[in-house]
Amino acid sequence: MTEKRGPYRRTAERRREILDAAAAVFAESGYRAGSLKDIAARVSLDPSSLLHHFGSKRALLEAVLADKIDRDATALHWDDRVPPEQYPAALLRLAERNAGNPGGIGLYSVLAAESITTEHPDSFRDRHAQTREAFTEGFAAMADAGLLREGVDPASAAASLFALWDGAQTHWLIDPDAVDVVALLRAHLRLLTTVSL
Amino acid sequence: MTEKRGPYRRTAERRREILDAAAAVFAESGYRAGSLKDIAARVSLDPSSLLHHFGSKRALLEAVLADKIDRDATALHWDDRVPPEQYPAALLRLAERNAGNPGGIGLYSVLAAESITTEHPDSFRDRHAQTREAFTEGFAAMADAGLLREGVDPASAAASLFALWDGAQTHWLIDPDAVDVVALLRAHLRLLTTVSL
DNA sequence: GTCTATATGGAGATAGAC
DNA sequence: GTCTATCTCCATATAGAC
Repeated sequence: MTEKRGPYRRTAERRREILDAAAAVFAESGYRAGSLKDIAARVSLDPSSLLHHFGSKRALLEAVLADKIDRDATALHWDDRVPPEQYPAALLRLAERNAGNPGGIGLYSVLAAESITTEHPDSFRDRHAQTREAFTEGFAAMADAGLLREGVDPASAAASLFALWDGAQTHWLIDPDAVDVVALLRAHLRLLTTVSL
Repeated sequence: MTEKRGPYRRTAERRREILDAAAAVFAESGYRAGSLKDIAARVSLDPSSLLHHFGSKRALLEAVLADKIDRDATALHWDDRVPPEQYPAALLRLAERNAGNPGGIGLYSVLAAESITTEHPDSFRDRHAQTREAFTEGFAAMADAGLLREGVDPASAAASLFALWDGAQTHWLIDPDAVDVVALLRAHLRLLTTVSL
């Protein structure tokens, strides 16, 4: 579908640039406060040119979300090749990578909170459902291997890990010195599972 | 300081009314999108009258936060009269009360996320520090009574409970059917402590 | 595809009458 | 204390030239 060359190539690149800029601005300023002007400035365009590509600010947001959900899904999805006993460690590595990347973290904390209030894009529920499901698969594999603690079931382990992760990220953004996201996740995974971390 | 009667009595009441309305609107719509017009409409006033009382929208937000932090502090603060073994149950009761009161929940999820991006009011760091401290005191009392699980320390238990709570509330707001805040907290408290719940 | 110019709307804030 | 009227600013979006 997407041409590698030809007349649409530059356009596709432009859209990519705009998506990235928009994600960054929305992450920093939220949806409402993040203006087309800000986004346009980052890609050295006029706001009206953004609208030429995406039609409306709302549509741009949806495109950003769809794009991010896509990427996150592949990043989080349970990989059968990872042995269950290494799943917790893999999660922690992912958390460590995120920790060095505040911009990426911010997008969801900010937009999620805003989406609660505004018109809820289904995208959000979808993303959350996908993430929970990905975690559930991982914990289910651990359960099969007998690596979960007594009384811990995969679905609720997944929900609590996800909630703790998001909550800790948000708290970290508010007060970086007071919260250690990776440490909290490690402690939580120690309680949920019997693997040593 | 505050008069029970006299010329300032009605004014104090008005300020209360406005604070409550502002808290509700900010919780629903966020700070930026929550307009003075919306708030004014709830108390049947003109936006300019709000500004007469609080000077600016920003000042109104600060007043709302100060008020809420005040109330929350008293609600969450560790009460010496509660025996440590009943602390987890007391937390769950508080969570249950909050669960029936989405408006109250929303204020912080929304504003916290927004504050990350915007100018950070110190109020937020303060509120978080206070809350973490309150939880830490509760868990410390439990630790003294030997009710925490092996390897769980009060400070990190407090941080993880707080993060999980906020995260779960946010997730619940996004998809109420998919998340049970109280159940997640109960499961978490079971892992942190040795009391039965 | 990108720009300039413009339409339109809503926000927060101020001045001043009552 | 509350209102009306007004100011100023900045947003999204559109029209049309290049």
